Amino acid sequence: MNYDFQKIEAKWQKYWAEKQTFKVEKNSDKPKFYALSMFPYPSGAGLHVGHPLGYIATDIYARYKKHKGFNVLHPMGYDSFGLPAEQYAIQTGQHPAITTETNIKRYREQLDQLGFSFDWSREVRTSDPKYYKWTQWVFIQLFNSWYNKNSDKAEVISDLISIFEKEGNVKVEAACDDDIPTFTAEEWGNFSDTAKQEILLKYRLTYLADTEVNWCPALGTVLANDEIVNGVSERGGHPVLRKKMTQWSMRITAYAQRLLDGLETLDWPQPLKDSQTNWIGRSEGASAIFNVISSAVEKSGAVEKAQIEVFTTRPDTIFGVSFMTLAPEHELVAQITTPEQKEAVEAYVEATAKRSERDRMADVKTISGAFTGAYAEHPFTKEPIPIWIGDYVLAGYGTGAVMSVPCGDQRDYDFAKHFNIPIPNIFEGIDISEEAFADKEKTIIANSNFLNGLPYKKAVKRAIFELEQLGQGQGKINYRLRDAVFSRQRYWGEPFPVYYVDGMPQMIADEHLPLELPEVEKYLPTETGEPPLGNATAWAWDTEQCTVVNNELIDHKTVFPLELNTMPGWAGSSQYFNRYMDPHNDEAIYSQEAIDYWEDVDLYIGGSEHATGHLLYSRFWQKFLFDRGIALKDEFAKKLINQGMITGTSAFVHSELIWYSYSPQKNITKYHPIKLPLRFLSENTFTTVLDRVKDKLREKDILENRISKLLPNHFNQIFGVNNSISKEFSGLDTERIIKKLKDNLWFTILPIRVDVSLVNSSNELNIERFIDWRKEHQDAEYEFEEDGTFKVTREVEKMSKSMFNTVNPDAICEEYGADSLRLYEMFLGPLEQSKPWNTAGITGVHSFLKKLWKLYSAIDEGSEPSAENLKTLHKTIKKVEEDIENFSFNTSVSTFMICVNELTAQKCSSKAILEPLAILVSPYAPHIAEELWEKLGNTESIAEAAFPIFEEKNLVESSKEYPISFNGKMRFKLELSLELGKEDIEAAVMAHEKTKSQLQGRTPKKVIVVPGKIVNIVG
RNA sequence: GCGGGCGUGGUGGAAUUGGUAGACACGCUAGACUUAGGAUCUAGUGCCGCAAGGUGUGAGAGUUCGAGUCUCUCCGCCCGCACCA
Repeated sequence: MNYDFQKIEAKWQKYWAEKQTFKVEKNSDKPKFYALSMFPYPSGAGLHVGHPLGYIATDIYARYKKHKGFNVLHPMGYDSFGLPAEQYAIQTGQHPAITTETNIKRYREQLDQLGFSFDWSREVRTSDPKYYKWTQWVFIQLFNSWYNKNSDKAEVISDLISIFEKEGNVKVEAACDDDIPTFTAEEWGNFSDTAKQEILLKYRLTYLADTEVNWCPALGTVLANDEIVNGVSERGGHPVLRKKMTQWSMRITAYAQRLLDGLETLDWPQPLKDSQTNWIGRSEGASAIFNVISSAVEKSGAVEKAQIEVFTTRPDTIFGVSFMTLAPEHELVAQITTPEQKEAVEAYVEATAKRSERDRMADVKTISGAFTGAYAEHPFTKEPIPIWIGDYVLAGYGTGAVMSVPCGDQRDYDFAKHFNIPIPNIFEGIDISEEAFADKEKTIIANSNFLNGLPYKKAVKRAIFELEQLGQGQGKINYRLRDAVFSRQRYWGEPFPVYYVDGMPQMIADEHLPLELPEVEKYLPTETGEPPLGNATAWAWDTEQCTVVNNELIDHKTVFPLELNTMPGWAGSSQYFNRYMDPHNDEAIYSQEAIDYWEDVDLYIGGSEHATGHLLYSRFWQKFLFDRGIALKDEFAKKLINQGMITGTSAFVHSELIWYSYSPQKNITKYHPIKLPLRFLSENTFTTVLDRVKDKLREKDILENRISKLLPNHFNQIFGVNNSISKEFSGLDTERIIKKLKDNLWFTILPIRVDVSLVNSSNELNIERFIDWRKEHQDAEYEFEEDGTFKVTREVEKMSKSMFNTVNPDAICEEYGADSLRLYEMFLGPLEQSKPWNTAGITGVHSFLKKLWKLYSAIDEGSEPSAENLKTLHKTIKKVEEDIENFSFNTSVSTFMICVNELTAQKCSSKAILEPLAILVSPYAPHIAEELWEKLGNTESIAEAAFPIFEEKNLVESSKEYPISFNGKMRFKLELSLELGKEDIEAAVMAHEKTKSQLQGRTPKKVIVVPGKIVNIVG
């Protein structure tokens, strides 16, 4: 009987679903194991072969653990709120819920087809009101909490209120806004209710504040720092501006140190930990306060009192300060600027504000700034120090102001040189005429009063001590991490359970949760600029106590406005792993029994792109839930693995030289291609033409691999080609690109992407289908290869729909089956490594499965396994077990192949061998394993079978084929008994014919014998 | 610039952690069976060489009886962060 994988796979998928083989309950005597894959956003494009890689790995491990006797929780769900469904809704009017439902259905079909051991009874969807009820609930808990720095944990806000009532806020040490005035218990009592709420808001772990945010006009929403890549939005690549807005924020900074410390306890990949460490960005130093002194002209009281606080990691260089620099956005700028400098400063501030984040990032080299006319007093020398503004100082880091030490910091040095500011030298024996000196280890301080002669570390300590004596500074630890903006001006997200009374936010009572997302006519902002929820006329939320009408909440008599922003994408994913433990609980986020039993995730597999997003926010929420006694562990996942990306092999055709030139007379953004009929070059001719023009191109300072990436936007407009943006050019604004292009005539070979499904494995293009797909190329001429084919060129890139290089798992399941796909994805290479997809290789694992199938065609119940059979089986058990424990799934697949090849050669038909082998294979290729298991006469699912036990005795050998090396190089092999001792081995080797011919009469200096391993003769 | 990772055949990748480099596959070559082959089977396949043999893990040095593996220097590639004071 043939291996009819389609029939077999359908049969067992149905069986698992009907029998609920992988449904798991917490009531169990077995030890628990929680295996989790990152849940997907159900995009319209469906799964490509890169997506299941991590799921397959988790599934293998989960199935293995089940065989090993664990009670395995292996759930799956959907991160179903998000931008694409909303963008689609804006374009088509289709409700995101409908799009999402359709996509989920498609995802589910594709996932089912791959035979995963998910417990689907525990599915969660972040956009399901039953689920986001608890996202809203966590938000409320955060609102009702503050961070006590003394106990170093989050505590309920009512405790803080009691403290205020008893003793005011003088003794309170909290992670909070730094502009809170001190008050006594009596003063607190006298505050109005609104004033109290305003103060409390500054302590809460989620708070409403005017924040400088990343505003993305194209998306019409704000973005978090991790949602911006290279100065543009992660989704869509749109420009991002800085803007002040009233937004909800999450006080993640309160947890900066604990998030850092916690990393040490986690078995997570080092690169991921490093990027979190980097993102948190702890640096030790000091804060110092410089008093602003009056300018020569104006002496107003306000200016006299002004102070500038700076953060520095080099307090030891404080005597090297020759100026100060403020970020242009710094709040003191307007206050301290003198009338003479007003014009220049305002012009500079305005010019900086206009520049996009991306321009500013790209343009690091240009030095710019303005003098405010004001001076600050040096804390020690009392000398006046000029105060400048410059955009090399970032408003968002530290205090937005620096003490500039040009001799010790290259940026300060460059700034000082540019504006002719003195550069005093405070380093002993160092020449600073060319550049600043920043080597801490070699630092000896000079010209610095009490710091003279001290090395770096001692000087830092002393400087901090002296600053403290003056009351003008102290040691300080600064973090790069910012509080996370939590409001999005979007429709398709969790509504905030918030309404406003006298402008102050109030939480909707728990019993009214969830506050469901209302229907809207349009998914765009309202005409008055409110978020899309402003369009809602009826909220699907009514209770006896209150009702919602026209975005306002009415309780009996009063009308209150509702919060119209929604939560960001990461809200729903920050606690889902806990919710899986008890997903249908309506009374609580999860029951105490559930969290007591499942505790935390034992194995979490997912992509490394979530390093500073999901994985950081989730750790933050988990620590918060832990502080409040809701979670059991303060880290949610013990072990984490980042599966590597499966890259695609993009295909290109190349059209010959397209000429175009810049025309100064016309609109500056237009380029004029000199139109030629497109001539498509096949692989070989492409290379030839490329060679021909290479020198020419070099003259113009372009390398061939960059050609395609020049001016991506213009290529898009002119040729309709989708190009990735090159690093070299992405930073430049249009003006600069034009400057570069001026007076140049440009030409190139234009690469055009081809859908990989139009190309066969020999890189031959199906021209008919290509023209059918891209009608605009129907008149093109083709330069064929000598054999009459037209070949594309290939390049390995990220697998993505926009690059037309995705490979769909459905077609592969159809042709080879899910077991083949699973095995092949594992066989490709190490899990963590990124590797290119190449469908051709799948025949290898597929024929392995056929051989495996054949091996079970004649099962002999009674036949005793031979020693050889047992040896093959047990070395396989040993290796596969080790491999799974080490997540080295690729080598297991090889091991299976070797095992089946050997057993086939041995003509093994013994049930005692074939039965355990089926169990070994089952985590990898579960469908065929179930079928073979049934053929062996079993009636229960193989998933319930115990993993075979390795027995060393089957591997014991009596002899060894010793490699005989001369000077470390293996020359021949010699079979010798393992019972022989060193002397016997040496004697046997020395007596050997080949030894003599190798030595050619010389006497060896030394003979190394390692019994059971190797013989090395040194001559 | 800072931090991390990597470099092995035509390709994906193995290598028991210092002990036979290239397992297992893909591809390729030859042959068998076949109406046919993108099916199946057999043999071969790092490079040079007819062979004996030599040589070989980015380059160079070092430690060692022995190095893909450890140490140092250099080169190249990839990823993350990036004016972070």
